[in-house]
Amino acid sequence: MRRPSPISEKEMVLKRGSWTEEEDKLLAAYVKKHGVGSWSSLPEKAGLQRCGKSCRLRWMNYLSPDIKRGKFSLQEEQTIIQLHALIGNRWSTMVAHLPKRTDNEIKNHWNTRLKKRLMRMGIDPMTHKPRSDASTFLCGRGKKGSNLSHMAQWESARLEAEARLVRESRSKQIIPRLTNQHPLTRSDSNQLTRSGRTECLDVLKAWQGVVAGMFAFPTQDLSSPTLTLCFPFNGVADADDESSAGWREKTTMAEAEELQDTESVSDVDVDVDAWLDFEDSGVVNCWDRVLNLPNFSSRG
DNA sequence: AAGATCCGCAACCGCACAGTG
DNA sequence: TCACTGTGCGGTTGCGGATCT
Repeated sequence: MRRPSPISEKEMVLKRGSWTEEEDKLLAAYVKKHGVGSWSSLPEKAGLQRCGKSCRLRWMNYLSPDIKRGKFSLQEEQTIIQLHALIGNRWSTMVAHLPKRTDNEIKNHWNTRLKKRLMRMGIDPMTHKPRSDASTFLCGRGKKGSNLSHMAQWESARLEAEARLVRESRSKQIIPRLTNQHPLTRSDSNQLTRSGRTECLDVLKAWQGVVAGMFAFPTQDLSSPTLTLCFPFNGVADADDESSAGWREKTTMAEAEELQDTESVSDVDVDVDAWLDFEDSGVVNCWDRVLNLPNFSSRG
């Protein structure tokens, strides 16, 4: 795809540009046999005229069996938008919440589709605020606004911590990664515990109680390592679709309060006003509107 | 049918950071 | 502490296919 740029003398022998089928086979065969290890020495061992970086990228973004290719689902798109609102362009962090998707794929999908879709809806894709009114949502409403901003910061930190742990667990579980099973769904959670996962979750669990009200988690097991944002409708949702309506109802503050009553989050001071502001800001409804649009391609 | 334009996505680049000696 | 190396991340590029004129 991309035209190779001028190469240094050192790199003179290295091939660039699109990968051939033959190269893919060589790389896949090597990784299947030896696992991912030292990328810098891999090309030579695998008989590839590529730099290690290029091999790593090709494996991570294309050849790995952990990758789900194809169209993004409605849930995935909504997850991306919500995560972007919270943490910005931290694609690698988002990966932890979009199993089998790569950071590159998420980034591309955001840049080519979701960003444009939001802009067409009059939403600033960077701030996730309506472009005509910069005073709402995260930053601009005095106490309530700052509360939510503070909440977003905490959630951002949590997401990053989780993503880091996913990465760590992946790097320590080279062989399991070659299977189709997501590392964090494995029953053997020792790696996670050793890498500090449990400790991290203890600290952050309380915050999840608040966030659970914003995003409908699949279960109330808030410490689940497979935690993902979940929306109970599938396929192309219709604006009047009952399941979509159901989701909206379930993600009201009532549910957050319900969760607050559960043992795991009982000591959380859920900020009802902040949540209501969140809903009032129209962002939730905007997401529905954006995602319910049929194939919003600007082409045509 | 053919040229122009648009758009998606694979791949590259530069930088930051962690590990090591 | 510093230099070096390896790895990971986010931004950017440009090819090639789809669509438009």
